[in-house]
Amino acid sequence: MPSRHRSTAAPVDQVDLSAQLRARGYRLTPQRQLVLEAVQALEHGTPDEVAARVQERAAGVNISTVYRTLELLEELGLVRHSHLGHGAPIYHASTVPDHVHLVCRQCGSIQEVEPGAVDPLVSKLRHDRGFETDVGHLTVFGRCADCAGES
Amino acid sequence: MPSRHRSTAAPVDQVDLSAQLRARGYRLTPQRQLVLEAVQALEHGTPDEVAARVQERAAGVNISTVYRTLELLEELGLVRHSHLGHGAPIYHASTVPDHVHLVCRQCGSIQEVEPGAVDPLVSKLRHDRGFETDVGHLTVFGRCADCAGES
DNA sequence: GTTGGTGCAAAATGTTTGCACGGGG
DNA sequence: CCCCGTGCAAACATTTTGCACCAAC
Repeated sequence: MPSRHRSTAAPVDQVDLSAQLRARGYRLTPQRQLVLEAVQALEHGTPDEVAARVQERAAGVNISTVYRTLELLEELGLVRHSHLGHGAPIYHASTVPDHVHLVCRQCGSIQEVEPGAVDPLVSKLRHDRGFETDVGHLTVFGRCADCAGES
Repeated sequence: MPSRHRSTAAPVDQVDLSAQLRARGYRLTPQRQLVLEAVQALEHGTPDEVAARVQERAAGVNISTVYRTLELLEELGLVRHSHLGHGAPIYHASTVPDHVHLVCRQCGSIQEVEPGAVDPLVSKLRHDRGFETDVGHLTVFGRCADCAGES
């Protein structure tokens, strides 16, 4: 898997997306490329935010297409989503495997933490309860250093 | 104390509710008693489920009253809510202080875990990031022992 | 040419709000 | 008697769905 750069441009390149789609009988469309690219560029985005970003480039893309595409990309394993606060689903590219989200209640900032931080918890839950934790969806609420320091 | 029916958790009795309300200039109403009682009895319930339970006893109670009352009770510190999957907010009585929720992706079951299980994580986040974790809202997704064993 | 994908509009959910009436204090 | 709390309906926000047309292959 040719993974290299991970900022602004296209980490999972179009070739890869095309192949992933074809393998399952789906078609490659500009909309799908744009949505994937938007998710990757945003790092964390709600469907609305993804749609907004996509529409910067292609005005006609409908929000329902974004929803359908996000669902498809998730099925393909190219994006994942978690739930941060209220009901807002947050999508992020799965180029970076699993990570835990830290969400600040006060300023709304989102940080990522390496999964290793929760290994003790995961082990304990497995041992005590036989519970297999899905680390990728774990979201921790609280207050970030900046906000905790202020008040 | 007038605890009746099958609620396992010790209810915040009506006298207490009345006092809590009065102290802030709010009034005691049957609806508020019923909503609090429903939250306690359900252990974990969405607004819909709370409303359904309330309406078993008092048919006329409107869903919007349930929303307003849940908000009020949360303000009083008598109930808390977290977000489990999608956008469904789950309310629970705060008679049991803080606890972590384990949600099974497969069967939807909800378990509670004592906060001590996450102490190492909380310490680590505080130390590494200066992040103050809100343990009460922490929700861990994964598969419970039953479901993990089956597949 | 097929068939799947998209845009559009409407429907389905879930939650909030404005308003007038009735009950709690 | 005052005015908070409620029921009701409508407004809202978000996500899903039905359908006809268009584009990918």
